[in-house]
Amino acid sequence: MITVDMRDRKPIYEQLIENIRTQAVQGYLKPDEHLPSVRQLAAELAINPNTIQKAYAELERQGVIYSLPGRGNFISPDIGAVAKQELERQMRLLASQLQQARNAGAVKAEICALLDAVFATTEERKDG
Amino acid sequence: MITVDMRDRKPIYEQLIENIRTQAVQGYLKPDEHLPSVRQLAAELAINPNTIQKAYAELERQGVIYSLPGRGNFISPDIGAVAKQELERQMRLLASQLQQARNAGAVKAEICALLDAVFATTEERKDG
DNA sequence: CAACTGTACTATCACAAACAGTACAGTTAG
DNA sequence: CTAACTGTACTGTTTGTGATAGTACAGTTG
Repeated sequence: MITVDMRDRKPIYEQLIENIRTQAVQGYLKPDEHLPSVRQLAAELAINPNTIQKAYAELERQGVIYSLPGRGNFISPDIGAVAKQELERQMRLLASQLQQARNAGAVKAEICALLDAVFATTEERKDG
Repeated sequence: MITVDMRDRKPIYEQLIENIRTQAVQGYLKPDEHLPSVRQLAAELAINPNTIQKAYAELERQGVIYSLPGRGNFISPDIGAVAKQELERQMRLLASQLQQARNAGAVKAEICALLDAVFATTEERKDG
């Protein structure tokens, strides 16, 4: 399910990009799966078609999806490269956040406990 | 040293808030230390005094600094509460980032290695 | 042919960040 | 006291970006 949060400070088109890329990388959206059309998704989410188009264009540039003019947008059949790149990006963000936490006075033991807790969870996709 | 990065997407006044709060919490800025005046810091950073004022006002609201009209702005003598709050905030951000990394396919072992690396470093304040 | 699709425009609106300028009261060194 | 600082509070204006609105055109499909 593709969703957006209007209360979020992050721009809608960026939310869409991250949302769809994440679902594609994790396999929730299958290769060659047909995405909602620009106009249809705009209607569902009650936002402007131009905003959807902007997100789709960027996703195509990133190799997450491909478009067939007149037919629609589809999940890229080989998102392996995207997945690898996304993992590297997340690890860089994590390294930065670990440093920030340490600077704020976090101790290694507490972080280890947090790490265990996160990886003990069966459920996934719990942002916050 | 108080700095801002004009290329950063984050607003200048938010950069100032985080920069000064971090330095205060970590002790780089001592309690009751005299901060640069609104006009002086604006001149040094080549930005508008109103932007400095906005950051100082928010820092006072957060309890990081206090102001004496006609005298200047000073680091709060008791930033313990601020430090505690900041640590909790960083741990929440870290939890979120750990979940994101896991969702992207990160494995526990790699994160442990990263954690060791960060806490093995003697140097601090390496954002990025 | 009709109803879809992606794509490409232009124009406008809304909002926040930042800038510009002015004003006034408190503080301090001379 | 005066001059030069200080914080603080305004009122505007500018600027950039996100989002909207509307139109247009070519390709696809039933």
